[in-house]
Amino acid sequence: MTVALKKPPRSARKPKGDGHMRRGEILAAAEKIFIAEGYAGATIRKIADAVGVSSTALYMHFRDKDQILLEIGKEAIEKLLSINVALSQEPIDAVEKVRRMLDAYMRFAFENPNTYQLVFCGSNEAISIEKQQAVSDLGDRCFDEFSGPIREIAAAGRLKTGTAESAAQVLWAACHGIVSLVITKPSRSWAPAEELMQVTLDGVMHGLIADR
Amino acid sequence: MTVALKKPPRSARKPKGDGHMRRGEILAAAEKIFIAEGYAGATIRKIADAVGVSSTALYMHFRDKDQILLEIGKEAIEKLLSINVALSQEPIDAVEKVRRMLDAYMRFAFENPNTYQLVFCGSNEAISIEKQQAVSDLGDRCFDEFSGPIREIAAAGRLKTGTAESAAQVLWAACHGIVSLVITKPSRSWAPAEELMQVTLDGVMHGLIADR
DNA sequence: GGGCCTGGGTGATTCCCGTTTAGTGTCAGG
DNA sequence: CCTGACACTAAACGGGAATCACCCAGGCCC
Repeated sequence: MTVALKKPPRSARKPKGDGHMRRGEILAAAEKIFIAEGYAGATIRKIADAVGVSSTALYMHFRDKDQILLEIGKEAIEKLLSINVALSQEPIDAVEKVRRMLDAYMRFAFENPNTYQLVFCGSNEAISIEKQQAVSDLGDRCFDEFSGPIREIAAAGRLKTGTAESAAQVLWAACHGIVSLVITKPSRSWAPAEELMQVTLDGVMHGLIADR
Repeated sequence: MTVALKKPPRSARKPKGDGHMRRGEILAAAEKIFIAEGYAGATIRKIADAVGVSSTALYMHFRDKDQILLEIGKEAIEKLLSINVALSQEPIDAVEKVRRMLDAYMRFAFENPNTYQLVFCGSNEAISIEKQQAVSDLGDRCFDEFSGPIREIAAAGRLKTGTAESAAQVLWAACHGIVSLVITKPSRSWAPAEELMQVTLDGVMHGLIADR
């Protein structure tokens, strides 16, 4: 009474997947779904179906759902970090560095809205602080890279208000504010994104940093 | 808890019955739980238990969970709106109005973090745009109240950059940025909230609005 | 009074979700 | 030829939101 092939709809199931290969497949599928449908839309079952394995199989490679999606976030932040590292090594004025970093940050957010939300908007409320550690650490390094030039500017006495610490946080927050609002409230009528970025950048830079 | 809230059949004839009472009870219980445990923590079952009623009963008074919580958000925004209305009628400089509105906004956020997140952080991404309409409309009126003074400032030619529309959005966003980051990422080491508010306000006001 | 509608309320049920358990088949190596 | 690790699976669990098919008390109108 062997039950032969009772599940035809499992299309082209991959019989073998050795080790880290499968892990990559899962991440790729998860990313695609997550980008298209957001955190809640990217369910374990959907991801598993896309890969062509059972939902249980995902737990071979990841501790839980959050870890899968945070891994995606991690990779995204790594891109951001590399941009910041590259910029911080260019031979340009610290103020210009700051401006370009913030500009890159906002563009990144607009280009990867779901990923941005996952990492920076506490979007899902349920991911414990512990689980976020890896991503959080990367975020810190990102922020460190950014606050380097700010400290330079502060040391040069060109900060109009606040300390290097608070100024860096406020600059970052202003950019986060505009992108997060536009991303999470797309139904509101916003000025064009380019204009919003420009005004944010101009306003906040001139407001916090003295012209030479 | 004994069933003490039984209604004696007084009130000969009420067109809508005592539906208001239950509705109010539900909202009160929901708000308490929601403030303490956030969106995910405030489950239908918990709210129903707190009221002393079956979970199904909540659907007599509200279409779904989101509507309950958005109702809470609505009440919160109404407070914010009344602050803005009051400020906009005071006989003070438009710039001062803007400053005080933003200050009140940030303080409101810090004092009601869960409510703020619910309404302004798209925190759960699952609430459809339609459902948010009521809250969204209130938010719009709030924003209108805020952009009145901004338009005055723009008309007086005191806007350093952007239009009245984009400047208002950017000012709002800067304040949203700092409070939303501090609220949703409490594990990061932040400068004191007072300092962050001060620096944000100073920076963004000086950056966008010309001194007289 | 007797029928009848109405509206708040209920327990059981449905459908997903993330996650766990108990296994199955395969294969490398001693 | 056994053994154990490995990649994987079906089935189930517990808990969410939401719906279903009912109850039952009261007001209304002959």
